[in-house]
Amino acid sequence: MFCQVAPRPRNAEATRAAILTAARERFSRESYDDVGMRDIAGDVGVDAALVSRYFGSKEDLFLKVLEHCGDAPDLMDGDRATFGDRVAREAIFGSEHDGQLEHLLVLLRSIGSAKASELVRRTADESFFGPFQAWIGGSDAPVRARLAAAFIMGMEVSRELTGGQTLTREQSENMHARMAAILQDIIDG
Amino acid sequence: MFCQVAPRPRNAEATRAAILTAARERFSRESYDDVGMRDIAGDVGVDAALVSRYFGSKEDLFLKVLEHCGDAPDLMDGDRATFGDRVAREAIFGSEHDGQLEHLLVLLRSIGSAKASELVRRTADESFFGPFQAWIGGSDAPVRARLAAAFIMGMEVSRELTGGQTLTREQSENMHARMAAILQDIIDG
DNA sequence: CAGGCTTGTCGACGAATGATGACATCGCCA
DNA sequence: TGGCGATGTCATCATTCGTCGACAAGCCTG
Repeated sequence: MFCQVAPRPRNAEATRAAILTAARERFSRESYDDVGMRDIAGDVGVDAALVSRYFGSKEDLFLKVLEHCGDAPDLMDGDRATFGDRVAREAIFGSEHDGQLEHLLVLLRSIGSAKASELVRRTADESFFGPFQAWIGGSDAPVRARLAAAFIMGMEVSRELTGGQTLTREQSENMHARMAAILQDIIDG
Repeated sequence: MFCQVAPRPRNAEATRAAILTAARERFSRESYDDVGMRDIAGDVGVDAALVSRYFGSKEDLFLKVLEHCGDAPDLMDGDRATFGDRVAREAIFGSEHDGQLEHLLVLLRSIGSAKASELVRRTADESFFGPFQAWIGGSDAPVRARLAAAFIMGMEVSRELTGGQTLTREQSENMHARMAAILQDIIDG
């Protein structure tokens, strides 16, 4: 009768990892300001004080999440010729979990927050714009990287803004085709 | 010696308007959460309590700002054939004040805030996506409207993220030309 | 010039947040 | 098995925020 959840085994390393995972998930769905230490702690089933103690501060934790984002499967993995198709597919149809664009979502969610924007900007430069630009290559790489990045991020924002009303299957396919073509054009120069 | 600022004349209507203007300016530069009633009041030179009394609540004030945004000069004003050029120019080179995209900035700044996102979404639908889609027209209007909107918004975000490092004049011109062409293509179908 | 409505300020409250140090509890090792 | 370090909890603090009611000052009308 007195059923209660099994207590988390006392394992600092595992708990730390669980907190980091929960934080990444939270930060990819809510902005820096809207995510509370108590929220993250609650997801893990742990006291908020522990989060502070393990990661120093909320800002440090956020930074760890941003660094961890660099490990995610990247846009640049895969055949260059199908870049437009792949990215457009994920941007429009989404992906269940850990998609290529999830770390972009973390950046986009918190770009508006004054307390996080500096970290977001730096991370975006170092682990997104920089590598992306290098990957694109060519003389106009900075320009083309910005255009492609803008389009991708814009689609994420657009999906957020028009989240309620969905397109028909046919319209989505149409949009996917158009976006893929535009992206591929930008990439190819 | 005891120079002090001239006190604001007691005029409710003017004060109300001044508050609304200050709020619009704040909300176009900082997110909903980062803008405090005391900030807005300070800009006008007035007590924070007055802002609450005049507009009911912070949320109501934000809503008023959003409604006011509908009056701004619109993307759709002007020759359709130069749409890409016009919009790309403002998205890349910006505009000093009250540009066509300023009201879009208000939406983008606060899209991440949980307390504001619902209002932002509704406003975006009603006074941006809807009219824009109607203006574009044609069978694929919803799809093309989303693509164009995404591109435009993405460029704003991109400018935010890479704000530090600027492009050379030549690169900016290059980007403008490319973006204008892509946008115009989307619009024309 | 005096009353009264309007306009604005002041102080404070309640809620929420991140952070901290004291305390409790578990698990391992001698 | 007893103790000790590691792990986690609890109560609490300082701060910030939006909001509210009471009060002060100003302007217009009689």
